[in-house]
Amino acid sequence: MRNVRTAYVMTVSAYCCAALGLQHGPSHSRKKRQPYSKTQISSLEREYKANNFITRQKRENIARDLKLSDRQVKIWFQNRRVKDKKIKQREIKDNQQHHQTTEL
Amino acid sequence: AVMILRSRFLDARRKRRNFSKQATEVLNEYFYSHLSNPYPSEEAKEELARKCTITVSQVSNWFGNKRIRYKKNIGKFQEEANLYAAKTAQAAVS
DNA sequence: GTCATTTATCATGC
DNA sequence: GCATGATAAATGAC
Repeated sequence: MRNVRTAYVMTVSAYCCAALGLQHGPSHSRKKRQPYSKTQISSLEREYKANNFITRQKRENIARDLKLSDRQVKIWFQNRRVKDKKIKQREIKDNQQHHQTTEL
Repeated sequence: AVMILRSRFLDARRKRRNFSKQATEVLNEYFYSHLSNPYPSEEAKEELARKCTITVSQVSNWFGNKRIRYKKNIGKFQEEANLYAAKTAQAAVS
């Protein structure tokens, strides 16, 4: 029942891209993706390693140091946690695969 | 020495392999027969993954890429679209 | 907060 | 050289 959400999304975003069945198009000037620099990534990773969740205070400091917005830092941590989850579930799958091919 | 020290998420992007022709066939069949709503449910993704011998994440990636690239240049995919439309039409008759 | 997405970018295949 | 699959920012529903 995880698709109730998608079904609702489709009815809401029927304003644009309605002819195609495509979800929330460029509603109103989406911010262009800005790849972060090595320096920025390093700092973010270092802080993430310390703790996966960031406090508002630390977030403001990091944003100021890295010339990023508060929101960008917040989103980075959210995406980073998702990435962590994907890495873990892929490791699990790789292990299952390995045991299937090596044993018996 | 440049040493591309990119910690690249376990390097899945580097050992990328194209999907088999049959897998692409299955994915395209679904995409073009659901063009009005090309968003497979979680269950549908799992079945597609099983048929194609790929992961659910790979199915999601494929549909994400397909949707955006189709939308960006519908003309380029017109021929492909007609091909699969005819294919599903024939399947419906038989 | 999670999570399914969109979009641009990256790395590779051929 | 583009096609293709995977990842990195960014959005929005919930």
